[in-house]
Amino acid sequence: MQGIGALARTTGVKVETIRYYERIGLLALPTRTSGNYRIYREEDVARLGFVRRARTLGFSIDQIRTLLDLADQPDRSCASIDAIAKEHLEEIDHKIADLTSLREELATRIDACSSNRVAECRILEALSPAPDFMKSAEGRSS
Amino acid sequence: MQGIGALARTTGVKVETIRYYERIGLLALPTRTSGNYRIYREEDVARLGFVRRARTLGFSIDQIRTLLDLADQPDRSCASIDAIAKEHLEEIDHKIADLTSLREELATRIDACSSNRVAECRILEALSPAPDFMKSAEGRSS
DNA sequence: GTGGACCCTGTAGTGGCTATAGGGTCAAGG
DNA sequence: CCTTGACCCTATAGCCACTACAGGGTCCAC
Repeated sequence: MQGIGALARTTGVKVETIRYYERIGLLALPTRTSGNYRIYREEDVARLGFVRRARTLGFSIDQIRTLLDLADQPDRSCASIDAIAKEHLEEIDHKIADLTSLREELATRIDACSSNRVAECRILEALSPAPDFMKSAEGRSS
Repeated sequence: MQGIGALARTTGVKVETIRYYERIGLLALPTRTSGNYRIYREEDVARLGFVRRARTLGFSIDQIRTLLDLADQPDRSCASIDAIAKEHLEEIDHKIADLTSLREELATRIDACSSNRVAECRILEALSPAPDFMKSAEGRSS
């Protein structure tokens, strides 16, 4: 039995974010005091903790919504949960791969550039479209 | 000399995005035809190509704005450009590290779970706050 | 002169929050 | 009993980097 501020401190989720989660239907509507303050029970603490942890692991709000629905049906097979987690793992692997190749490209450019004048900067060159690109565009222009 | 649609095809940037870039001041205001259509020159093609490439490499709009400003001063040292690129590289390394540790955690959970009932699902357990967390909260509740 | 491809502006929506304005509630201290 | 200040409330707007309308205008070929 605690107010929204205490819940925020307990879970490490900001007050505004808790209200936001409630608004989008991720958290149940809590009971209210006579003065219209929200009051939360341990159940709510656990649920918000779950949401927070899942967000930290990068699950989307929609994925979490589904996970919460599934968690409420303890007798089902957890295959769907497994599927969501695996899907998410693939997304993460994809992102890592993208970032890694991007990193390599950028690192190469930075090594090639060592405090010259802007006019000869290899980084800017790397960002500019290839000369071919422009020449072919010029060639094509009527 | 081409319209916005042609520019979009040439650079692979959507028409709406080009107009957006113009609106936020990333692209110069193009000249217009008598019928108020935008017309672009090779210069504009190159600039948009630069923006697109930088975005693909994950630079923020603000970083690109700065890069474009710097590119317009060919006699300066390219130290600032180097700095932006290095800063961005660090961000990328950070993201890769975060995603990698996250990946490991998730992968462990998935391995531990093999089509049981939801009630025993290791993935859900991993997402739930630790029992300690709840017990201590119960203990403290007055 | 008409059909359809192209273009225009302005506004609202996305996700996942965060921040502000402008108030109300409540318990402790004077 | 009254004030102070911490806490809470709603509603709305802003962030990033777009994307997607709605509701029109332009242009060119047939």
